[in-house]
Amino acid sequence: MNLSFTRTMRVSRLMLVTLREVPADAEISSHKLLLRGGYIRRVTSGIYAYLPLMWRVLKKIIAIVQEEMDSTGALETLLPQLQPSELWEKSGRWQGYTEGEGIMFNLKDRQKRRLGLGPTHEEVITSLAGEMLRSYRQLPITLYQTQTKFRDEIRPRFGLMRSREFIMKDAYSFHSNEKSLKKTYEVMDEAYKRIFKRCGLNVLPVDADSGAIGGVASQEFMVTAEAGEDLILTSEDSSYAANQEKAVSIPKEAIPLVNPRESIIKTNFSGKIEDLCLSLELDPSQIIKVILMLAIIEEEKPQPILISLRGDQQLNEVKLFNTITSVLKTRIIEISPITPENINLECLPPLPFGSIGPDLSDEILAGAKTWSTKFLRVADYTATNLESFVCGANEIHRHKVCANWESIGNKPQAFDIRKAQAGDKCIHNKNQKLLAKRGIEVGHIFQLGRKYSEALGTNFTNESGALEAFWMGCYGIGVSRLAQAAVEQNHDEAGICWPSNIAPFEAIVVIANMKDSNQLDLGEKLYQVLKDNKVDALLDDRQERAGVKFKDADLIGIPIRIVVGRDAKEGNVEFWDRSSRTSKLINENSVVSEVISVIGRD
RNA sequence: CGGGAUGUAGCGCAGCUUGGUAGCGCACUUCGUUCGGGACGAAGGGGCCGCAGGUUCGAAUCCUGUCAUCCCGACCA
Repeated sequence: MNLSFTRTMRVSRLMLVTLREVPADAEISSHKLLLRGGYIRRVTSGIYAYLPLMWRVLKKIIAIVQEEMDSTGALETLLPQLQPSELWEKSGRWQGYTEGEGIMFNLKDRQKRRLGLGPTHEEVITSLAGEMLRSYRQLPITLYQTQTKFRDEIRPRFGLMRSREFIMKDAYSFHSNEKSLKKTYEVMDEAYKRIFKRCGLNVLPVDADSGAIGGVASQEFMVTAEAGEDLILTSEDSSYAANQEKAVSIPKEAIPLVNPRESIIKTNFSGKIEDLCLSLELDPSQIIKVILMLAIIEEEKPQPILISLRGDQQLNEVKLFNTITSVLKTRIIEISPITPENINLECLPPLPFGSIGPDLSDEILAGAKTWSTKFLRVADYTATNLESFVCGANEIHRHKVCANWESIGNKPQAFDIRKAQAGDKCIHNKNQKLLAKRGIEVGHIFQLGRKYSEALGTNFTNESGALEAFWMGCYGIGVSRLAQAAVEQNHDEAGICWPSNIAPFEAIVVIANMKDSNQLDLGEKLYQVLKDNKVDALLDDRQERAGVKFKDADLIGIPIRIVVGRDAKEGNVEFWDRSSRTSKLINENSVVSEVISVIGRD
């Protein structure tokens, strides 16, 4: 990748094609602006061409990332995009990544060998490290690359935000012990904060689930923006921040149930908790709701799961997935709701959906064709902590009032599988409440531990001469996503307002009237002076009316605009700051110093 | 994959209900006027109406199939 820059460019030669109208398939501001500004073009679903302006932005981001990675002592490499299935079979991820909702593009070569188009590089790097790194003396090592990644997203959208082909910086560290891993993790955390700061982004680090990658600790870096796909919960004092997938909180107190007698009552239940509450004058926290899910497990029968939740709580499917994985100690491909349709396909009797209780008998699974015939029963703590509750009676339109766990059989095993909600009290401080924000994930750092090194059988010789699996960390930054997130966070009605460190050009000289020789000469002169002073400058030398040039400059978001216009004769020009939309008249002699003082140099 | 929608010029859209030789705005080309916030006038160029079948004397329009794209959910840098 050639990271050298042409410092200057004439707009007449830039292939600048801006759109006045918004393409119909763009939804969020950043996507619209990148299309309108001539930064990107869609080639097919989730796949974009980075046009010259965009490529300059990406190269600037990549350069910042490289500088900061290099400063931590990480080594840059470039790994293959085509990867053999064997490596992924060894790590146990081939099936999960290619079948079901798997996201790895995969193909067969002419020898009928299976290959995958890399969505990530843990397998390749770990096996390489196993070959290269034989002794603890060589450790720790961090390797990184900036690469195009491929993920066959279930639903590509929002331009570069969720695309099927994207640029990512990924780094992997190898250690002889956990302490060294934790140290590098901290170093990366700091480097990431510097990277995002230099890119001019407001980024919030949050606790995260480590998801498909696996591992112990992980942290995501979120660009806060309304258009973000993730829900983030933070405490009011900002001392706690987590992705909702991971967030923990103190649930609201349940309202005790007063009716003393246990009985079964007839309910005309629509299936909604609110309706049940209305008709029985209950609070949702007095109800136990039951959700049936099915876990598809690698090389085993699908496992039905019966989940009990307090009526006012929501199931956190990520926590559920992790819980079920640890309970069953197997690899789960996916967990999805049990529906009347798949009950039917299993040749099972219809279930009383809406009136299912935690004590639904395993007998109903007896005739299952392919499923396991016993429920795995789990509950959230909020459910098992209830003394007395209302729940389904396992018969249509029948509910049990004032049931308790003893009367309906034993308590299921309890876990934290509920969603923390905005408004909940924080664990670290009961006086703090959780606030909800939306965020775009631009970076993610993980302490992987020994998951991949053990799976792939890669090890080194430790101080005592014994073989040991590496401790590993991995660290990603979505470079192309970051560029778009920067736009999402820095724009106005008129267009993009690039942070100057990642703007395609730092300044644009606009000649208001190309037919005025004073303006033309001064414009050319200032352009040359900026170039000589190592400013990335554009010269708008098009035979267009001034208004068109101003609109375009605002749209493409160049941080500083120098307008050479009617005051050119006197050697005065307009200095316009894009983000504040303010201008002042300055003399040609102070242009360079003004520009440099605004863009800064780091 | 489930639910909803749309495919007509580079972009944004109308036309389809009620079949009759394809239209508007922007963009593009030429000329003239204009010239500091997406100018005006005149003249042009550009389309197998997503694709394939069918109905019909005749299909952008009706029918069937198919492909693609977008929106809502699961996925993630």
